[in-house]
Amino acid sequence: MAVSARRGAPLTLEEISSTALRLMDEGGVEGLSMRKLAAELDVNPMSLYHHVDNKDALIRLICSTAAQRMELPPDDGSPWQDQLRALGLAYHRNALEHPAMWHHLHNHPEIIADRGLVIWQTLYRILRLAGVPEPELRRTSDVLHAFVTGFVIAETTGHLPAEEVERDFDTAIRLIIGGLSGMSERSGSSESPGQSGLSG
Amino acid sequence: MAVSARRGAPLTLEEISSTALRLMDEGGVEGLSMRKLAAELDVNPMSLYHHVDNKDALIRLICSTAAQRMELPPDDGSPWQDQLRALGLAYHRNALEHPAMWHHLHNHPEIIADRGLVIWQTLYRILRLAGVPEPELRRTSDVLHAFVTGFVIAETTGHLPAEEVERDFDTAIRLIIGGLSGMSERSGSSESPGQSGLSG
DNA sequence: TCCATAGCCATACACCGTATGGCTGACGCT
DNA sequence: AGCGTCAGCCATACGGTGTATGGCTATGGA
Repeated sequence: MAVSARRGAPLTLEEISSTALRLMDEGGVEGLSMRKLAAELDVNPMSLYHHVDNKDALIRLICSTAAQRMELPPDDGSPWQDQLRALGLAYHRNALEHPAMWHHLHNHPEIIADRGLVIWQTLYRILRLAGVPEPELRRTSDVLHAFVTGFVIAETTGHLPAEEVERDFDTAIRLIIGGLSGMSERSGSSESPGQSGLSG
Repeated sequence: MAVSARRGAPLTLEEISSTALRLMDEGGVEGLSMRKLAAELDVNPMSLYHHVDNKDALIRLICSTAAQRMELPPDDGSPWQDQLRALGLAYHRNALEHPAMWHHLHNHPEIIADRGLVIWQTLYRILRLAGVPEPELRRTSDVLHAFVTGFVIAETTGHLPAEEVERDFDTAIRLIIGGLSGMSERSGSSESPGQSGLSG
């Protein structure tokens, strides 16, 4: 009904959000404006508002769909350390594709707060394997997620020297793995003086 | 020379940057605009540009001075675990005071890239205590910093449930401490199957 | 005395998100 | 066939943004 004069077919949410994501990938958050997006779609800026509440909702849409479509490593029965590393790498790969989106996701974690999402379920599964007790799952996964996104953003903003990123990532993963091991293996070990045990 | 008609004294960088920081604290990054800042200082917007190159430079100024003035725990000879915790708490406290600034700092780490800054020197000192070998200092500190800022932003953006933040922080610190212990104590220990050792 | 200049400001431009309201044409119903 | 409803689109306008340009004025040094 009343299709654009300049276009054949009506707009679709899919079309809008994928073009928006592309703009974000190309020019960061500032690269995405309703006007530029409309121009890219050969449409009047205000037409977008028939499909999306506002710019914020649009970005939320982009992020959540991208998060849901993210490719995650399956449960292949390998040790939790390997699986955690694989998950980290998946994060990493995705972040390199859509740095600006991750950026936003990190600043607005409520977008992926739903614990039913695959990313959380995957992380939970691995943490269970690592021996993290059930009541600590939420807390530990939050902390890990904060760590990883923090690292990944530091990388994509160009802080970490490019040629060392791989080893930096390795250091990060080893640190996490070591930390998790210490947390679950705690029990009469001669761990470290001053701090010991898990529950505060 | 030619002082503002509406003001007695000429503007100072100090005055500009502190008011700007306040605006940021109160209203986030969007709360700070050259026009609002000028209004707050009872001055024409364009007057600011006689003291600051542009908005970006202004924010950079805010961040770097705030980072340099940050109160850090002194070397009191206590075990590195305690000192690391104290440093984390200092970060934490500062971030709660200036969340938007930290936010920006996290996205633009180059602002505090200078390894001569107190924060880095302090972190280096603690990491040396923890047994991190010299050539790994840069890498490890970067990763840790990314972790901590990542965590702190997750908290200040309201992701982590407020009443549990303290325990979440504890989990984070313990994880890091555990990870560092594992990395430096590595040598013939029965650490974990699959992954072991430090260098990749 | 004269002038360079520091400090300030008025105006203007291009951009932004979006409120408002109106047009058009496809559809369901009588 | 006539009608109303409504999805889809668009033109206009408002208030906000950062900042380029150029001009004013009072002060310090020569």
